[in-house]
Amino acid sequence: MLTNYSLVFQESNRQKSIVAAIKHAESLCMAENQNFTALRRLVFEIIWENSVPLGAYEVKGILSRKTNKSVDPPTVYRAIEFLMGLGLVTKISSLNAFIGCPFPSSTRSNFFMICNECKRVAEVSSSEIDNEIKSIAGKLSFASERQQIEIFGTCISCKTDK
Amino acid sequence: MLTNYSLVFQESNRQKSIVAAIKHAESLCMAENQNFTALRRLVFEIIWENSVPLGAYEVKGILSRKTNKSVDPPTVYRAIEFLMGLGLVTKISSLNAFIGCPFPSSTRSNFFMICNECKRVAEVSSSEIDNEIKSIAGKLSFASERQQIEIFGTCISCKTDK
DNA sequence: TCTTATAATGTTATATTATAACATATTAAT
DNA sequence: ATTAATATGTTATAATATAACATTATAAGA
Ligand SMILES: [Zn+2]
Ligand SMILES: [Zn+2]
Ligand SMILES: [Zn+2]
Ligand SMILES: [Zn+2]
Repeated sequence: MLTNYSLVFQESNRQKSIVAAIKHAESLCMAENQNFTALRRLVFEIIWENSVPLGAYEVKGILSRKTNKSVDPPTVYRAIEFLMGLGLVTKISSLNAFIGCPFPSSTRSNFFMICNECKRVAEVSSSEIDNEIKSIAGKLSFASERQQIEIFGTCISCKTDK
Repeated sequence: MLTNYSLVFQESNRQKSIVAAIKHAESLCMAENQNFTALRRLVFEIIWENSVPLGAYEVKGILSRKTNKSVDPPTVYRAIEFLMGLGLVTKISSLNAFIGCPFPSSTRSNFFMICNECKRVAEVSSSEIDNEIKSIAGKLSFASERQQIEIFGTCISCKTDK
């Protein structure tokens, strides 16, 4: 089980992981012959700096403030699309919002635990669930390609806060 | 494993199941002291008649044609919200579209297999996956409440069609 | 180095999805 | 009948996302 749960829900200092994430993004782009431009890097950082998924227009606002100029939607959506293509960012469909992927090179399922209270999202990668899905798909002759699993509930810190 | 897979991906005559679904919706509303009004019934039928999830504005269009009068968005969204509240209809978040739930009284997970080719959606309810999710959530002290699992791929009929 | 091709970004306009707020009508309860 | 509750009608607008085309930056070939 691969998880960034403690990072998201318990640790305070995320800075280290962000630096590592940027390094990883850079080398991934290098390897894929893709350009990690200033704009893409900025959007990556904005999304990564938040443990809460951001909507595209929130990213737009932050980007605008950071660069001191107005930003139009396509600018943001294109950068996000690029980052999603590399698996560096994932969309949480039920929130229309985007979150950094902590282990983009994993081929396993995206599996998000979303706290209804604090809105933070942790990603878990479970081979057991993966295998179970494959098994069911196999029985039904469904060729699965991609899956998105969103679990809503209450995280440990919000539970104990009450 | 509860599934409407063969219904969705293989059978041709869905009429029988729709009639049963309406019966079920009626008695559920009765039990919950909710009003299964003409409008709600129409929206329910429209969504149920399709094995493909419909967007709210598609429902709006069909509803408008069926009733020969113009329909405004809130009308549709309110009916859908009502049906979702009873578990009769589910939103496929990644498609912004709605589909009838074949076993609304099941307390288990929604688990959708979405064919990228024909867009049809089958629902599977697996206690194995449910338990695995509960187990992981337990380990992480995450109190899960609701989950949405969307598997994208190719269904058997689209696979053999090629 | 100049030219050309490719990739990335800027810009304007618009499409799509969803909700807020308030008015009216229908139904149920007193 | 009157009141309260529920449901629907209506208008306006918010929020999310993309299409289409112009411009700029970067890389590759001559
Ligand atoms: Zn991921
Ligand atoms: Zn929380
Ligand atoms: Zn269901
Ligand atoms: Zn298919």
